[in-house]
Amino acid sequence: MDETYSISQLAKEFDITTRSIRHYEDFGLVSPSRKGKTRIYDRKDKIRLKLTLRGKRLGFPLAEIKELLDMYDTSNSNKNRQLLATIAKIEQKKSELEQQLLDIREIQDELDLAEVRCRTALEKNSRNNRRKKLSSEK
Amino acid sequence: MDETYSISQLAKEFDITTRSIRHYEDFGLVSPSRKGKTRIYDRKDKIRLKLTLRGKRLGFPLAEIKELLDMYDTSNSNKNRQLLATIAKIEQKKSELEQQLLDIREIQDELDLAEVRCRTALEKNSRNNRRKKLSSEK
DNA sequence: ATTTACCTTGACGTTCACGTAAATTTCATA
DNA sequence: TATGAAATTTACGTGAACGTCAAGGTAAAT
Repeated sequence: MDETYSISQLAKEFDITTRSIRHYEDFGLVSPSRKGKTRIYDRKDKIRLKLTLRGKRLGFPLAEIKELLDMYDTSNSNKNRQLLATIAKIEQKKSELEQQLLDIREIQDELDLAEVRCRTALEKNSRNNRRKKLSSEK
Repeated sequence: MDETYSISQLAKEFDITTRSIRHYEDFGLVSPSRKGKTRIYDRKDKIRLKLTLRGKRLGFPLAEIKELLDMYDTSNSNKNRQLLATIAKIEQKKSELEQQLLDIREIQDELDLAEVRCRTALEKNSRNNRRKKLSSEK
């Protein structure tokens, strides 16, 4: 009794719309089997959906996410030329991710600074307010 | 003689189009001064442009990038309620970035695995090829 | 048998982030 | 001052990623 899911179950679980899931199917990101016309998703589909959303959070277009999924897929029984091309793509993705890592670290640093500035301004304000309050309370 | 730049200089330097830069201006991401009708960009504009592109690489929409820029901006001389709201936003961004970091690490791991699988398949193929070649060379 | 709830396939609409073309205008320089 | 390169505004076009009807099919529950 292998785990299967309806489209709306997955939609709910991942907090996306069924429309999105069908859209991903148009791109070959998931390919559920059918019972009649109704889509039946299994564990593998669910994993691919999870990976799809992960790619999305990083701003990858769906077409690139498909490339990533295909790389990740063991069923990549292709010939040497294909394999070399695939490795090149993987290297490419990896360096893009490296860049994103750097970007994130720098933004984090800046946000940390921004937060400190905010908190400093807050404290200054509340000191001023205490002073004003005291002087008006005489 | 403070450094200034024309729109096309910046476009060339960051490898984007002038159209994009003007588009960013529509969103308040940069706000160059004018000499007549011609835009003049200074060091601050250049920094904001750089930060904009960094945000873009991470898939942030321009509207959110503006929020980030405003947070980063010292000129945020706002009152307590505003400051608290800003800090909340910063915390929000920071946790989004944390999530992105996790996503990136996981994708990197998977790409590493994918690459190993590819290289393994490659080696297997070339062993097969050597074998075939030998047997056909008799 | 009918309601209820979910599923299906079109197909047009929308937002975002620009592209692109057209028709000036501005500006350095010869 | 003329001229050619670069800048301007206006405005319509585009691809991606869905949203949003519309018009029904299917299946279990009442």
